[in-house]
Amino acid sequence: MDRVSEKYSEAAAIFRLLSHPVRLCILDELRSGEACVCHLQTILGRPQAYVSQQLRVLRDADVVTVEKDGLNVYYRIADGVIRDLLEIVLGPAGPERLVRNCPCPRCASGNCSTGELSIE
Amino acid sequence: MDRVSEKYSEAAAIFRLLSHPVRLCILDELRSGEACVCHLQTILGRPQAYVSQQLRVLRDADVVTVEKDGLNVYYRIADGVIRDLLEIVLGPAGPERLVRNCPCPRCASGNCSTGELSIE
DNA sequence: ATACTATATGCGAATGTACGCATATAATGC
DNA sequence: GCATTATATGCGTACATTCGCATATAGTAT
Repeated sequence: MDRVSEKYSEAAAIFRLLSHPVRLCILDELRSGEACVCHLQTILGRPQAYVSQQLRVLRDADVVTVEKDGLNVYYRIADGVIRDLLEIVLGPAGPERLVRNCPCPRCASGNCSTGELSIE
Repeated sequence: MDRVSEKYSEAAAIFRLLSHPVRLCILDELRSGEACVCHLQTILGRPQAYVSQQLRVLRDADVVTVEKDGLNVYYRIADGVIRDLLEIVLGPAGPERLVRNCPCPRCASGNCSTGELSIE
């Protein structure tokens, strides 16, 4: 019964990571590609420190990978299981989101000046 | 952004339900069929009141259905989404489990006296 | 009614989580 | 070196969860 309950604890830990709206929103965003912190910060409308804290939770659990590029840090979903779980409860991944007033290279550079997407 | 965050909150609530080892074990057991409280109690090795409390959480969230039969109360998984999520993290559903020293009709009546299954 | 069994509920203490704020680090440019 | 930008960390308080224990309810039998 030891290995069994350990199995449930590990599974519960995965679900616990996803049991938070902000973390879910972050992961949902990452489904459509990598994102830097400022991008997530803009989408979530939350203070940077707060976003970083949630990202740390995801990092510590190895469900996201980190890649530094100069000042920016890009996050990605590391685990296929997470994608599968998200697909069940959130449906298929949406298109890449570009955000007005987001200073990150991805949004700032040309792409976003198509001006079709924004946060209300 | 209102409907969006509501969507994430609802999804988070589902994951929250599954973010607990005991509730996971209960649901995993229910995957292979209905079970009464005493059956779950025996499998979990936890006090009855505690098992009932966790079942209440699942009931309140409508992920299990309840059917009374005399003194016994039988629980079942109500939601297909839950099954899908469990399958991803726990793998396919195991066979029906019968338990020694479990007083419930399902275990007590003949089936369990084959004596091949038990809790260590 | 009484007693017994299966299940449910209420309450409280310990523990954990969320999230705000201040501050630290790291990379870049001057 | 200093200033600026992007990100990370530490800490404290408010709030939520966990889980034990006592007790309540409901069904059955005598």
